Amino acid sequence: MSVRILIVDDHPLVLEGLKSLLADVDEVKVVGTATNAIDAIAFLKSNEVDIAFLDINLPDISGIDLCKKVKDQFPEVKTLALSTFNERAYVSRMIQNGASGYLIKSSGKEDILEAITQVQAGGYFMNVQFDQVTPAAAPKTVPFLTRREKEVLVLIAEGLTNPQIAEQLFISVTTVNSHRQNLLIKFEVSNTASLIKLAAGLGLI
Amino acid sequence: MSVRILIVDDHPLVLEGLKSLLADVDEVKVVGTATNAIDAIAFLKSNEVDIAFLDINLPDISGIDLCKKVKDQFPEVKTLALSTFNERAYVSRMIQNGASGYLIKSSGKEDILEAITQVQAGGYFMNVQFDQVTPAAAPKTVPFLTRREKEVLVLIAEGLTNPQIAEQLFISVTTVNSHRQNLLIKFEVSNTASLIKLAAGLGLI
DNA sequence: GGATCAATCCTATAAAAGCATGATTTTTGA
DNA sequence: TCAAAAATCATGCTTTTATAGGATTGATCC
Repeated sequence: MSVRILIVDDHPLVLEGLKSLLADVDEVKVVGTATNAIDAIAFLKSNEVDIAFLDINLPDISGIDLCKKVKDQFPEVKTLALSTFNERAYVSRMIQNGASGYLIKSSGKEDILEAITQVQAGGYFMNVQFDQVTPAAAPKTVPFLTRREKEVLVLIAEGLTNPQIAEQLFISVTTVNSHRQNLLIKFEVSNTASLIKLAAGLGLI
Repeated sequence: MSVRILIVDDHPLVLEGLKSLLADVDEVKVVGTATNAIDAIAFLKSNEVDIAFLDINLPDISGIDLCKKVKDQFPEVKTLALSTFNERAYVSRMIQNGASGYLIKSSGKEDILEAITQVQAGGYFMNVQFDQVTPAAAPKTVPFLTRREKEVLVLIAEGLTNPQIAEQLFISVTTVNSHRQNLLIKFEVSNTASLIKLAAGLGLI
């Protein structure tokens, strides 16, 4: 029996690319695709899937959160993270959330098949080389940010001041300030400059 | 006659995806693919191509530089930049280097065909929505910075305050502040957050 | 030698951000 | 359903930035 694959990625190119690459492989069958988390979950409810390829960046929720949801609701489904980047922080968070592996999108056909084989056999696969010389400044992991904190972070990066952010989000300035202080604490920095530099380096803004 | 396409991208998935998406379109023919700039140039030397899709991120040289080379050596070839991101800075640099358009990889089939049609007709295509509410920010090019301004910029990004920078550089706080204000003016921003975000985006820090 | 520009310094004010501390309500997950 | 976490708001104070308006010294380039 062939391995049943679900691909979740909002890039049509990637969907098509994977399908195309896997089309002529007998042992593998792409049984479904989804471009967002909602559709992915819905598909899993009514279909049997062995391995789900999850893009890290999805329109509704992050692949990291989706991974957690999938493992919670469908523990028998194995998950494989897909990303354009070599992001050490993402890798560890996906693994923490139960992923069986991590595949960068620049992987070749061999890598992809190898990953499927490994994961299907219950093992792990990871072809990430951490080539970028990660400077000492970067924290080990991306701090966990709440929804509101992410929103505030983005607005700070856009150059809005606390009063402007407060107006935008319909909350008080002191609340904005609270979120801001929490961001500083979570990133372990002491001012906006370092915060934005780190966040930018992690691709958060 | 169909439009002859060359795709240059180091992601096999994207190559396959584009080929697959364009396979059943009569007006378009993917005549070649390359995963690096050298191969791309070599291919152009011995083949006729109407439009070259260029990935922004290539292993050897950047798509931006490749775009320039292609336009220099093969002015009749139209180029279309491909990127995962909505990066305003990249867009303008590609256009400056002669690109006829810019396509984000999350584009659907319709967008891609529309781009090909537009570009082949001699027009421009750009499906980048600068969805982030980027107010007046983002200068077209990297502003010219003096030696001292660069030093100060780096120290700001490291999280030092004006007094700390002054101490580090053996100058007065007011001087540091002057440089800082000049940085804000040159980057056309109004606070540190935007400054660092832009500088990070341009690879300055 | 005059113009330009970088780099240096100054005063002064207003605005924003950082820091501490604490509290209430809502949401969420086990 | 109960506890934890998130989101909300507040007060008071200090430090840092932002803005405006200069001024002086060198170096560099025609």
